[in-house]
Amino acid sequence: MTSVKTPADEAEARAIQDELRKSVVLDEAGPPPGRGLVAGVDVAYDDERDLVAAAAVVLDAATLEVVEEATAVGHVSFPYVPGLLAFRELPTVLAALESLTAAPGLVVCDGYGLAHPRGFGLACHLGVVTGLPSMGVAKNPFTFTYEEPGARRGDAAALVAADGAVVGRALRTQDGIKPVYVSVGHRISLDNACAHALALSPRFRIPESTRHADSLCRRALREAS
DNA sequence: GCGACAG
DNA sequence: ATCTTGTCGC
Repeated sequence: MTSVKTPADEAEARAIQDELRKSVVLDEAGPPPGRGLVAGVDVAYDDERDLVAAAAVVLDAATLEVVEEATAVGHVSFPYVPGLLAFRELPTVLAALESLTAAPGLVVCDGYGLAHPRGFGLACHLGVVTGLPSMGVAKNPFTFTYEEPGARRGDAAALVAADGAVVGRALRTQDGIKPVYVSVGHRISLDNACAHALALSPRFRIPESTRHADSLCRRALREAS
């Protein structure tokens, strides 16, 4: 039974990140793309009712067919603070993940991993607390910069932090469409994470894993009592 | 010091 | 994240 402690304040949240960060494993290649099971996770909010709904969807990486779905609904326990997103999303996401029967070999998060102010984004946090290989695919460049990659699907460019460190990759998943921002979470290489992101996005900008999780958590939120 | 800033 | 229908196009 994994869990994420809800910090009393932002200072405590940062301290937790700095501590857990030591457990991130970056020297594993991770599961090869195109086979095995991959889970996508996402959350949706209802601020009016103070609810958060999470979804975990397991896909067959070879066919991208849905193997299993799970959802969880909880109360929002932490405000949105850039850099502290994990404390807002993970408690409910973990509940959804734990109710799965299938055991995914990789979890794809909607957000960042290593590309983070303290090098410990959502995907790293999820990876460390579950022990599973994890990666992040974000829709916006956050505070990072990059040279515009080539226009073709598969073209990529380094995602760079203010201090010049390469923290991920801007990856074009569809010809002529805005790239997504891939970063490593836990127990996977950046090359492999990008290969997965590409394999999971045969038709749309966003990986199928995230698309399925997104629609499922919205539905779960609507149907929540 | 202020603002910007994954979802 | 969220406010939001129909509509244009492959």
